[in-house]
Amino acid sequence: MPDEDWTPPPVLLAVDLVIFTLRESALHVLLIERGVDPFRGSLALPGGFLEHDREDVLAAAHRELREEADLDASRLHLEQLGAYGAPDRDPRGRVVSVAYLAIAPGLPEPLAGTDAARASWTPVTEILAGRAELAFDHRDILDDGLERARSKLESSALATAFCATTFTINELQQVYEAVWGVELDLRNFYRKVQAVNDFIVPVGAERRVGRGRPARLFKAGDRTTLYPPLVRPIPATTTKGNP
Amino acid sequence: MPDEDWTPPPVLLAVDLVIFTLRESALHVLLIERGVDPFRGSLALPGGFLEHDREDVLAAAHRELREEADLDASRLHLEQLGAYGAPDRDPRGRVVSVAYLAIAPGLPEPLAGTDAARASWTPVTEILAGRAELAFDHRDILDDGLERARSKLESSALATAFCATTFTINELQQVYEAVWGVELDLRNFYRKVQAVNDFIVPVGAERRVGRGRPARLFKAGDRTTLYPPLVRPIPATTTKGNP
DNA sequence: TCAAAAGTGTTGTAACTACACCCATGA
DNA sequence: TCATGGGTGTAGTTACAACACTTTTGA
Repeated sequence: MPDEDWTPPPVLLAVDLVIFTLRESALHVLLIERGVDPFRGSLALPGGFLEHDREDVLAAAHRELREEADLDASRLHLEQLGAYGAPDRDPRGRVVSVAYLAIAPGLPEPLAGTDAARASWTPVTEILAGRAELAFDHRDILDDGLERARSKLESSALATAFCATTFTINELQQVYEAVWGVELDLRNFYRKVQAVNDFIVPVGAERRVGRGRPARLFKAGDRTTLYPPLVRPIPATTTKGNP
Repeated sequence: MPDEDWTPPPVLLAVDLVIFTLRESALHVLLIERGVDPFRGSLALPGGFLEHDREDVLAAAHRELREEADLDASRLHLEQLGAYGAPDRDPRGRVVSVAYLAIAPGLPEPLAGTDAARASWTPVTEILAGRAELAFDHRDILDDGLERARSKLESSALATAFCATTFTINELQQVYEAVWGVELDLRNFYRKVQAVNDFIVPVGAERRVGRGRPARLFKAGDRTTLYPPLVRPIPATTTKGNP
């Protein structure tokens, strides 16, 4: 045990962001190409160090979100994933990172001309398939973020954070299918989401795209927790109680 | 944005532990009485600073578990809750804490004579009722730990971590009742837990206590995730979809 | 032989899966 | 008028809450 006038060793604190969005019905994560060592040229999650001694960690996440992704706090979900503190995770020295999960509605363009033009949306399947290597322990952080998103779709209204202010039920279903990586029966999905009071509320208008019957538009309701939950079929890491 | 030769501000990193156990069918948390300022004399979660520059954060949690609670890593559940990084959470300066949730089987005695004799098991209901104040933001951390434990009982085999190597179904039920703060129908509980393959496996022996039919003894099985989950009745923060 | 604790059976219901079917629109 | 996407109806099944009932023990 440390003695009386011992002082604890300081560490550097970073914030990393797993920012998910839906583009062309597929789950994408925002990655940057690193311009400096270590891992220069590699892909990494956006993030950075705490800026000054009194900066709140959550505030730092919001700041990075603005600087690196040009994303505003409004209409955006942000929650902490956890701290990553292995001693050798950063070759520059002792850096502990607090990771955040952010969910954004599909943006019109991949943010050119901003401070962070080197950022780009990457399909998550690319990384899962091992076709892209990530710097540091960012692959672990991404995996944790994906699992968190998957599990929160079951029991919370998180899915609406992927959508614009108004959306169709089909668009909402595409969120579930992209994040869970499964196909859902659209007819059962329609009733299930509408059966949960205040999950989505009809906005009165309709949207017509090409042929086919126009779809009703909805907006997110007040409900944040879904009960009963929408359980994903055949969860990846679990099997049925009695096989 | 910081310029080229700017260096990030260092912070002090602490580890705090929410250690739950069951004593006399009630959920208890390990608290210490602080011997030094700030908050001298107040109750606080056990924890401490990172000991040296290269210490792994998880390893620090294990070390504190040993030093402050005399608990070994074997037969003990330990998982990270998250980082707590508000700038004013510690009056001594910038301290970011990584909190861990630990679950221990009921210990014989509250650990006298050890390095951490000032530690004592406190009923969680005492703190929830506001009859005990906690130092720093430890009340928030405790709340988060309790919610995590509650939710993990639903979908994982965490409950067995509260029990000794062998246990009766009734003892397991008491875990659920104490953590969730509800009463369960023992007859339905019996079948539900036994229906999940490899959640608990019979060990052959029985236990007899006073009068009444002896109970079969079980041990924890290999299964870690429960599917379908054991959902808690009337979750505190949620209501039914259609009221 | 009775109280107490352990454990089983049964019934009604909620919520789901699977799939047949109907509706509204543009080409 | 037909292909296309939006939406409803219904039957069989699973999981579960509620509660009556049987079993095994100590006093």
